[in-house]
Amino acid sequence: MLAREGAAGASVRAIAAEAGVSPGLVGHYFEGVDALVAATYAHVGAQVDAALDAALEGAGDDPRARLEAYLTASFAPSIARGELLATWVAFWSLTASRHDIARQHDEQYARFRSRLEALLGECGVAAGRRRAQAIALTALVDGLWLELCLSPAVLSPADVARIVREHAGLTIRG
Amino acid sequence: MLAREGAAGASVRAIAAEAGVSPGLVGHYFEGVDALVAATYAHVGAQVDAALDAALEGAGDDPRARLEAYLTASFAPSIARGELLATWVAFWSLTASRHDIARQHDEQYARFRSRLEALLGECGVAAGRRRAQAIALTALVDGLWLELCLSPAVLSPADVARIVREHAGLTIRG
DNA sequence: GCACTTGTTGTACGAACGTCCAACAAGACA
DNA sequence: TGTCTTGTTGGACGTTCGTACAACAAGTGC
Repeated sequence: MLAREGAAGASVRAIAAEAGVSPGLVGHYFEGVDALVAATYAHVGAQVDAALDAALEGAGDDPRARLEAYLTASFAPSIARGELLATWVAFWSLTASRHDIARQHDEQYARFRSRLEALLGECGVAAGRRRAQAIALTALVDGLWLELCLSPAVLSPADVARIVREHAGLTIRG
Repeated sequence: MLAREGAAGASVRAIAAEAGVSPGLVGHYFEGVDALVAATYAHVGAQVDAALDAALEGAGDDPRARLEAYLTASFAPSIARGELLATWVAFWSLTASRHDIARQHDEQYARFRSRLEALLGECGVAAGRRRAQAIALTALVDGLWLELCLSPAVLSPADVARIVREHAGLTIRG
């Protein structure tokens, strides 16, 4: 519902109707609609983490290949769906007023950046430079995510993966 | 109101109360709350454009300096305010269901990217490579914007400007 | 002074919201 | 079979939403 109707359309009634249950059932399983939204965020975040881990799992041993696999996994069809990106945007819009959502976001990003720093270390990047590079690559991936979601006509997933791979190379060499 | 309360809190009544006028006046000047939101987007977008143009104006003649000025202007105090970033996130969350907002976003980004391509051309980047590099730098700026807004504790505006400058250099040389 | 446009108010209305709760369905255990 | 827990329903309640509208203030041209 968040993806299809935006944050405004994700009401208890609409969610219950979509799920084929009564509105009251939402209140039975979640302590209010806020808790449902937070749980949804956690669920989607875990799905993304799992997909990125799986990409790393199947990337072999070459450090550079592992880094590229982790970065480009964010643009795999299962992750780069406009549906999922719209969901994240809806979450971002909630961080201003919902501190628990903001905290979940911080944790999600800290996890991604931390992994990235480790992968950069495997690629021989000096310890003192890993953090800044991880921040930059995370921002690049997020920005490309955004443009894929908001302006799909402008660039293709393949373009995006190529750009990320290229910049990862520049970053490591630079 | 979008920045402080999120999209959910920007109701006609709240906006009117904030402005010190009656709720009915909003309907008098705007054809419904949707038109007000679209007008706000246009207003904020124009402010950002003006600030970026001003940065370009005062950057002198050196192509590289002009590029860096344009890119880092997005992180100037007047633009990188958490308030403004939260407003943009609220707009992004509306693009899923509001086609006019989505169109306004496309135009805003096309403008930014087009300027960037011209500046990259001034820096000697080959015509065939400008578009991809402009997309990458736009994504980098957006991603860093996002992190500044959502996790201000993680990185400072100065860090962000340095990262962008560094990547612009890598991009041009690479 | 008087009609007339313009700006603004406050309220009324119907719809949708989140939450709550009495009631019903149905399997579990004695 | 009878009670008890669990799952689920559907509607009631009070609130807030966007919008519409009659009414009031205030300038403007004649």
